[in-house]
Amino acid sequence: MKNPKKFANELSAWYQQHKRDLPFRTTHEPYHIFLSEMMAQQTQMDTLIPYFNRFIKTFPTIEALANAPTQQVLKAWEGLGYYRRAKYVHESAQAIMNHHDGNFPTDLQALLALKGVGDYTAAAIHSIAFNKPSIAIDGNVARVTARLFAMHDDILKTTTKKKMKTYLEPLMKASEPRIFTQAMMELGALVCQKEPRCASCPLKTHCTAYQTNQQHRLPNRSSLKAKQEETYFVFVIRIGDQVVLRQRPSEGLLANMYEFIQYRSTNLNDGLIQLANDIEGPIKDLKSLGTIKHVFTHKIWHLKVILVDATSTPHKTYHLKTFPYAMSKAHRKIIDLMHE
DNA sequence: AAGCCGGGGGG
DNA sequence: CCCCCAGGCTT
Repeated sequence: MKNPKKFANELSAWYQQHKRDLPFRTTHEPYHIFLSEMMAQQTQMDTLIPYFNRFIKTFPTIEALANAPTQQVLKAWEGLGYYRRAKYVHESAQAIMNHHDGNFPTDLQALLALKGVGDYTAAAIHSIAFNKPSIAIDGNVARVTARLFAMHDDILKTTTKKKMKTYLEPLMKASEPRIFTQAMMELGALVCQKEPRCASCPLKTHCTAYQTNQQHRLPNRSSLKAKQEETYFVFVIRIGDQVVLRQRPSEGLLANMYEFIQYRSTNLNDGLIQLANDIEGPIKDLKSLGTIKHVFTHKIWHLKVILVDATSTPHKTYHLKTFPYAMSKAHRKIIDLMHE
């Protein structure tokens, strides 16, 4: 980059003029920046905004969050996905109360020590909340940077991110840190998208990909692994006006989430045999509600949903309408199916 | 370095 | 329907 100061000024001017009004941009309050960045991991902005607003309303301070019950925090995260993040956010709030006197740590190493806070999130908090010159590379910044310097490296590799940091350092040094971080991300979100809008880009005179007409071929990324497919029979067991739900194990996929009873099987008879092991008394009035396909990062669920009536069960039953605990999206789709 | 961990949007 | 997107932890 020939003129970092010019770059910084032009990027900053663009940002001030075009930045979106986002609920966590009304302040530099570290708790708000932290929460928004945790929610932003692997999640699109439009999805997280209502979650952010509800979360701050329910848990207005780090202290309120730290003192909240686990299931209430998980419920506030319900539908956002990657539920370990909810656990980490809760644990980090408790660590801040217990080890930092309730004050958000300002030191990069202390930020990295918080659960769920990695290189990206630590640098984002460090720069946005505390205006320190740490370089945060998320998917948006990686795309912008790959084009800016016409990098053909795989943007998912950690070595590529290190290389990007060395390229971005002079630009960060010439900038107001919190502006640089947010402006780079905003440019990626609004202009330097997968389909680049170079005509309205403030950086096109600095962009090597644009100058050499490679912007549509960048960035490079490695392809994803094939997903494993699994079929389950899900039994929605009605007892009066209640349904049977159970809680998943505390580790692994959808940890601690509630769900209808499901058994891995491609065959209804086999599913019913497994069900008969868990339920006492007759199982009757089987009615198929259809099949739900649910795609995770690394696997695909095919859920064959069967509505049944039973007279007794060793499981707990709940009213779905007032159910206070978190359920996965896959099983909330089943509730929708019941109302069709 | 590779595998595990959800959900949403666009074509 | 299929394809694309995207951080951190663990091993």
